[in-house]
Amino acid sequence: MKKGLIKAYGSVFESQLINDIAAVAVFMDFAEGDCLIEIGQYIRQMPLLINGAIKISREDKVEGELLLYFLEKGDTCAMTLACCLGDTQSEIRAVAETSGSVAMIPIGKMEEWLGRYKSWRNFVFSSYNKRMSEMLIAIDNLAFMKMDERLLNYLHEKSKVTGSYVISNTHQEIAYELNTSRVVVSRLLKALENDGIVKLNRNTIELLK
Amino acid sequence: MKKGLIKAYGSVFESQLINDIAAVAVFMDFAEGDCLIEIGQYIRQMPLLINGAIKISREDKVEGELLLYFLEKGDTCAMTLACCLGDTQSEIRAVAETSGSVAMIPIGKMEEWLGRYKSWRNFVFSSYNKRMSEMLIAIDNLAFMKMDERLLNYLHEKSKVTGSYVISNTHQEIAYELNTSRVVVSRLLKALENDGIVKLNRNTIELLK
DNA sequence: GCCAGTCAGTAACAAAAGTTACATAAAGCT
DNA sequence: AGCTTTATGTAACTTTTGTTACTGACTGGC
Repeated sequence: MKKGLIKAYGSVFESQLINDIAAVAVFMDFAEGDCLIEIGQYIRQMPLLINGAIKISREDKVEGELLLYFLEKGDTCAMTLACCLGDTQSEIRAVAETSGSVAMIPIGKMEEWLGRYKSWRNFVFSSYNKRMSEMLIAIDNLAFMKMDERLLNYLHEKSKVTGSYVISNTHQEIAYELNTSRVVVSRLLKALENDGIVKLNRNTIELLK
Repeated sequence: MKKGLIKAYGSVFESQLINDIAAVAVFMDFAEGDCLIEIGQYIRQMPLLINGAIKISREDKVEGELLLYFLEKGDTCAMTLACCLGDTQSEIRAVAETSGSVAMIPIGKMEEWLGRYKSWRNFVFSSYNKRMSEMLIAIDNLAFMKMDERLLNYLHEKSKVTGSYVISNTHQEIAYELNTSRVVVSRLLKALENDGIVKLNRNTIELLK
């Protein structure tokens, strides 16, 4: 347990803080596809991601969905911070993209450490900043890019997060995450294949360059 | 000077902190249209908005622009916080929507207060949270709404910020902020007028309901 | 092997948004 | 008044995206 903590956070936190974390944290494993946070849920603990990847997405009132960004090792969810500190409901959904594990910190401790450890403060703020930047990127994608570019970005992101050039998703799943329709995704993917950028198979898409 | 500070922030900060702020803050007036922060600029001071409204927008590499949200009395710019604390360049542009004034806080002080005042910590975090929510709203607008809805939202936002049902903008200006073209804005506005929702005049748009 | 369910390809069409081009109207200037 | 600039209206057309409908191909269970 503590080993993973050190591996993921040893370079950001002083050892005293690592000890404090290890003392109070509840470690939790999750499997691919697990829904970790649902929209509207109250959050009373702050998760530190030890390993694995988590997908953060937003939902429309009606039925649309949109991928915002991925969390990886060493990340925490700033949205969760927001909920913890503000005691409000979650505005996003978190689903495990791969299996992995988190350390859950009681909210009282996280506030206490804000006063005590500068490294903790820095971590919390840099998390916010990182998330803010990712949201800006999401906004740029939506505002300034067409669907074909968004799709290609999506494939690259996915490839980075899973560590593989082979993306194991159906066109329908991709369509959900980009908030478009399956037919559009198929169409654009076919165009990418014709351009020699991807190779399509049933259930998988291989990034060629 | 201090009066405005108390009026805008008296209910959030204890009087000791207000005094500290008054002691070190540099007060600054700005006029409508002033560009307060440009993209890429480094920021060494944290602005507390005393009164007026500030428009925060994002720019594409090529030539697009997009309104993100407005700041009003009692707000600070979380993006600025991010820049100060992370010592990075601004990712957004801030332009005065109305005339107004700000108190500029040296970055050293703002960090010092983070350790000392809980009310300051709460303020900083709730600013982040507020901004995060506004970004989510911006994302929802882009991802889930069509241009006619976005336009109507824009008009309502603008009306709220300026405190008037008459919006003094040309169609071209609106097109910039929504990252679309003037013709599209004119077309949609005309449709809104036909539906009895607005009244169009040269340089102004009147919201009827 | 047969069947049901899932996945992808494609055509044909509709809607939304973007583009080009031009006309007219208002405002400002001399 | 006459001229120029700016703002808006509108038509015609293109591109992008979304929708519906149908096809065949693959997969897993029996």
